[in-house]
Amino acid sequence: MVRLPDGSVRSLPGGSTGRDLAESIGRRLAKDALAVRVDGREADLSEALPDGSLVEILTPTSPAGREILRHSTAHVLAQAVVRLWPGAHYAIGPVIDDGFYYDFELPDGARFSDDDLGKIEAVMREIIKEDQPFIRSEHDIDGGRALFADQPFKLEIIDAVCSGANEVDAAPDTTVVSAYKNSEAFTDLCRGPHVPSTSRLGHFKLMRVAGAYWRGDEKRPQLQRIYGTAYESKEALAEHLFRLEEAERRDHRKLGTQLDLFSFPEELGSGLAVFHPKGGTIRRLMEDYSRKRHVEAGYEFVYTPHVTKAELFETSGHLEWFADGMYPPMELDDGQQYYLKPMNCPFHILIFRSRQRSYRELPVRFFELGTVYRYEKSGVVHGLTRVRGMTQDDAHIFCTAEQMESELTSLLGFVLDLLREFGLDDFYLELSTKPEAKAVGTDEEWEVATSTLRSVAEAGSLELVMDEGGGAFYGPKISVQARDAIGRTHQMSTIQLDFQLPQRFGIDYVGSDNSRHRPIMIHRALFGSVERFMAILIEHYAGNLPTWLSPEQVRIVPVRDAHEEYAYEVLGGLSHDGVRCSVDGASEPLGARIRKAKMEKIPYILVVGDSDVDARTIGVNRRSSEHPERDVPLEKFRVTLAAEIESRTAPEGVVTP
RNA sequence: GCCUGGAUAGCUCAGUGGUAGAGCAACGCACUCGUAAUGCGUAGGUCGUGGGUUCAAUCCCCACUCCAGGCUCCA
Repeated sequence: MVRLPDGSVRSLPGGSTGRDLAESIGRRLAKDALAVRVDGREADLSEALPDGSLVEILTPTSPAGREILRHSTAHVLAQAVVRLWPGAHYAIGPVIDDGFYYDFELPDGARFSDDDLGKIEAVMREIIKEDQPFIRSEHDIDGGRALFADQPFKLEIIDAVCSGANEVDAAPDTTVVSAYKNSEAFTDLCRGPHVPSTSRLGHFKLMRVAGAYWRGDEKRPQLQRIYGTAYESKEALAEHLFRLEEAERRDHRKLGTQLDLFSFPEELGSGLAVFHPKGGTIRRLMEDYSRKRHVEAGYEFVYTPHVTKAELFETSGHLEWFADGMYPPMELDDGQQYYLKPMNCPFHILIFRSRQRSYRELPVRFFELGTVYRYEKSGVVHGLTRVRGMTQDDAHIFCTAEQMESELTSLLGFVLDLLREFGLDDFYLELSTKPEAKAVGTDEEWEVATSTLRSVAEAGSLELVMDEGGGAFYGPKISVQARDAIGRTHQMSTIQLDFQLPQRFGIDYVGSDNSRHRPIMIHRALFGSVERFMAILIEHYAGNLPTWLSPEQVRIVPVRDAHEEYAYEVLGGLSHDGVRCSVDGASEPLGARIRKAKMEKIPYILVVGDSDVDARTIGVNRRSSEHPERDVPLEKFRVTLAAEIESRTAPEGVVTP
């Protein structure tokens, strides 16, 4: 007798399996069933069900069912590789978001190339056609070792299981390991469960080949990883591939070229961007608005140089921890070492320390759009999101211990508010705690800092997730994570508490008790870097920036030469209002000029012809619309456009993308 | 930094051991057209850089630069 999730109870003969249960419920379910969940534990359909257990039948459309499909497909991938490269070692093949991967080491140092993916897929389809069963077996540790005697990575996993470390893809207890046999040629160490046979699979695609260190450790051998994805149906797979294409269409690097926003001249070096006039306009608007809001929020603006003597970063500790990530020093003036600055904080501390501070002036808030240079490893630079030269909208707040909590609270509000103004509105918070490997300060200081951040984070209504060990070396941080229009999350603003740098630099203020106290420092970047934030906005809006951020807001298109004079009159009025606009004269057919403006993603195209000249009207073609509006009074358009710019919305409305 | 690919006209891409081609863009001329591509013509490339092999290299080999996707990293 077993219980079902809907509360009903079913009687089955003793020793009945999940498959028997599914068949007893219905043919359709028996056909769809992949595995079962017995009292919360996933198991094969062939496993006998204990009397009285709660049994849920897993089908391909459930998240758990998809994972089983993907995991089983990963086994098929491994078998295909072994078939093509006899003697290949296979390591681990877990399920990941949207797919799976499997890591291999090929015999004789062979490497996969992209062309191999097609060949491997073909063999995988053969294996699926062969309708191979997944046959589970359980072994004691020695038995397991014997079974995988020629698979060094599997042996290592068994050893890890033995020693109690619960490794990826390993069985959860320490005395028994399980394996799944597909054919005489292929057995894999695996916890399971799996689909009953390979014929249940088929809607998959191998995506790419990549190198990956064994167990993610740079010092261990690098294996060859094949990424793939699998779905329950052709349609679901196609939909996934379409989503990937959508992300590609939004790629800021592609749009950056198409819309003439920025480029990365090879002459400058990796990760160093130049902003073209249109990209420069977007950037200026972002920065100007940020400045305006910072003035309102009580920040004072400071400026600091791009190079400095080594001493500053010795004091701050950056050279000790991050020398690898800094550009190498320049030797000047009799051996004096100068570094390009990787951080703004030590400079702001010097400004704080430049004179004696009183408790009356705290909190002090210094803001700088500070350009920093970081020597990112060559493999990590990526468009505008990971560069070697970037501008942080950086601020450092110096306050008393008593002010800390309220300052953090208002800061978090400020940050979220500003992000919303830029059109991001789906957030959650992440609290990053002390990194075990590299950290300064006492446990007690970390504890106080972390619990303060936690209480601030929990005071709001946003979801809070923990990121253990993810803090900076000098203190814990809250980061704001934003979901974009296609559901991806980006780490946006970070707010870091720091008890260390004030100590290292020995800064203090005079308190009401006439004695010296050490201020607490809050580091905070809101955009993170202007470059990266711009990239995220471009992708969030798919290039269709809200009107206030669009480099060109209005394109005026006269139908014939005869309407050009009126077109320039319209231009004059809009320019007077501060609108960024231009006229595209009648040297090409109207349709071609409309198309050109649409491709440039300009929010408004105004077409002016005979009737408009007479009536002082315009034809309004909104960016997102297929249907232009005729005979709109010019003055009316000016008013609504001004309102739209003022409210930082888009022709598409408030919720833009 | 490591692995796998890649770099040909402004952009997207084809191509070959005998010094290169398309579409779009640009420019010129004609067209004056009320909402997503008018026609004709012209110009444009040391085939990423530097070495090597060869009678001959854009093509084969080596190194470097830059790009892409991963791994590692991200103050």
